[in-house]
Amino acid sequence: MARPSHVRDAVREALTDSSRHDWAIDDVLRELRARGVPADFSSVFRALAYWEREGLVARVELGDGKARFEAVHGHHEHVRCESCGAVAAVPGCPVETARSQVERATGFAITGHRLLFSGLCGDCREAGA
Amino acid sequence: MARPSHVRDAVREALTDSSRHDWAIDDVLRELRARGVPADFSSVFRALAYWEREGLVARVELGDGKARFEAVHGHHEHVRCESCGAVAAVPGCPVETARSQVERATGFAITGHRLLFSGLCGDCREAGA
DNA sequence: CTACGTGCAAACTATTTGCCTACAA
DNA sequence: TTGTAGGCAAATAGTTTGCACGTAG
Repeated sequence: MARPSHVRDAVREALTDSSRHDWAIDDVLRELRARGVPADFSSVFRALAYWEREGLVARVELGDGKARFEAVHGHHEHVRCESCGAVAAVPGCPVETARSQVERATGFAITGHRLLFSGLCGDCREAGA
Repeated sequence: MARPSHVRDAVREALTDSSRHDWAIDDVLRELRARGVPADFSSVFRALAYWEREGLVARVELGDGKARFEAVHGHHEHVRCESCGAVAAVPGCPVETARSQVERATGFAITGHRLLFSGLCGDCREAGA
């Protein structure tokens, strides 16, 4: 059986308690420390890899060269603000319907996709960024 | 005026001559050498950055932690084979129509997107990969 | 003479791994 | 005692930058 694992547990809780979609490893580390759970970067890294394997955490590609994670909640895409970097979820999936068309056009058997919108969030638009 | 720049020129030609959508910096470097144009990694890096700025080369996000590039030809999405890594273009864009819906749902002003399909290419399916 | 392209090597950034210790089963 | 979590530090991987040199304009 698994032994008590405060780092793993705290990592999962941190991600699950929040609706953030762009947890970088550093962010998780800082959050743990804020919660009074001292941990090492590599332990957080391994915990995230662990939960990803377990299917409770998903890797999010933001194209900024950093590994980013979120708690798994169901399929959704992301929007990222070009100005402040805020990330939000896009409910539903505009791509599902395109699948068979893509398969016909390319000859690939499609098994998944990753879609990231970019734009300006409400705040940044008001700020005239 | 610009001075003769054999590296830049060769980089642009290499990308333009091919229909590859997943040129990593190393790949470009090897191609240049194969063409008898000796060059340094950093020069290729700078040449790619240059053409990206000029709008003739686009960065392609494959989520494999490497910077990848292609010649700009017009808007299209990509499919990547999970097995062999082959990358092909998906003509058209299944996402355009989703834009206003996403804006309504998130409050972001959408300015762009990045879509990557994954699946198995014809060859890998036959090979039973 | 001056600006720019290039090579070489070093600096960075972020991730990944090795090894050692401690503790729960 | 045995396996595993976790800390620490070193190794990787890939990109980016600093500097010096040569040459076209």
